[in-house]
Amino acid sequence: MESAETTRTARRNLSAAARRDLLTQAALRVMKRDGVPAATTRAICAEAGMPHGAFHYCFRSKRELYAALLATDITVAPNAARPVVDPGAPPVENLRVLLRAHWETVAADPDAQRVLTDLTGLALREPALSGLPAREHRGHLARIVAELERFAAEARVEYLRDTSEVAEMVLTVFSGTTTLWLAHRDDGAARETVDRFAVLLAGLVRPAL
Amino acid sequence: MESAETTRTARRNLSAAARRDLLTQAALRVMKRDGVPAATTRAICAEAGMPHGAFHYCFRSKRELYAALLATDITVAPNAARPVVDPGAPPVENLRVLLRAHWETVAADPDAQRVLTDLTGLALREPALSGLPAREHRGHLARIVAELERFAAEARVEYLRDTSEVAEMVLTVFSGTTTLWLAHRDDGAARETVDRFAVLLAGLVRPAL
DNA sequence: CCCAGTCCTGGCCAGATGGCCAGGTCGCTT
DNA sequence: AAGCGACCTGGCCATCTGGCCAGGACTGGG
Repeated sequence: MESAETTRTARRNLSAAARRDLLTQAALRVMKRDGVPAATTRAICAEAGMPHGAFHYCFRSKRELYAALLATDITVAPNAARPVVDPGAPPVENLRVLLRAHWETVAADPDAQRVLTDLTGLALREPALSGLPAREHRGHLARIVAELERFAAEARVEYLRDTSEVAEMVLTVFSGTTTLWLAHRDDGAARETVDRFAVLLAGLVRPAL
Repeated sequence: MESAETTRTARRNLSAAARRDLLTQAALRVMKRDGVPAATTRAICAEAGMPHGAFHYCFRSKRELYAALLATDITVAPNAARPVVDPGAPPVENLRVLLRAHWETVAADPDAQRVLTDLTGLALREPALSGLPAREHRGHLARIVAELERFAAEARVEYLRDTSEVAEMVLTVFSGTTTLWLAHRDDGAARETVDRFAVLLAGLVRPAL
């Protein structure tokens, strides 16, 4: 049991900040496993191996926990999965590989997507947190833009539209595919959809001069 | 006050089924206005102008209310907004008009989308309801397929791919756009995204022989 | 050794929630 | 009128929630 080990290791002599961190991570684990509504202060503390009292020693309120959670990147971005680009291959194929790779990292942790969605909805009702989802959105967009530009350089292509426009479209495709996937849970269909959009989006690419 | 009027009108002599219906509608109203978590049995009954006891007279449990809610179409489909198709105009433009019209009906009631999203997530955790989101998805798909076929006939075009494939892509675009819109709340950006995809999807269309 | 400051905890609280039920009311048949 | 079955209700309950706090435990500096 990792939690038990963690408990024993970190039981005492922890700074309040460190505990805050532990609790934040524990909250995310509970939310992924049992859903956002199940992440009560008690459940979170139990997951972190702390007594209930510890929660309000580290956080003024539960809202503060939500804020801390949305401030961290919930969706881990394993950029390690950099797809290999072959300048000789047609752009369509390269784009397909790129989108597929990105999709795999998204689909690898669908529960994180669910949590992010729920948390976003929750934050939108809380005036103090209502700005965070937009921030998260811009972050994703920036990451995709960077990836698209790297791709363009390596595959020796350029985009017919502004890169940010293409990125917005890519994000839209991923968001939509994720939503639908959560409903039907059909991995194959999701992959096919991504592939089809790759073909379509290839229309926005041409060999660099 | 409409609720008071409703109350007075429908106060007594109602069949259990009618009350079920009233409560279901009231629940949807509360969820749209205050969020799904705020839709407690008490809040729902208050919205419907009924005493709390009425709830468990009509529903065995709250889960049954969720089921009833997901069984009905949450997203009202005002098919009245049939866009005018001009066979003379280029398919791209016709497709753009079609998607825009559809998008407007979606974006007209964003709270319904939020509720649907949250409810879907909730249902996925409940084994008894886990099938409903997929059902909902198939329903949407079917509606889009029908619309696409009508469009093809009126605009005298045909699709290069299976209509269901095109529909899945359209649904993906709408889902994604909705999700992103919920985060950034930028009407213009959403519309532009839809327009851009219309151009892209026009690549899957050719004049009918 | 002591002391001050931080860390830490179990227990308590008020409020809300889903669910249940004894008993009242109403309209319809006989 | 009498009864009967469906309709309806207010109040009660166990449980759980976020939040609070008095006081114990530990550590490092003097």
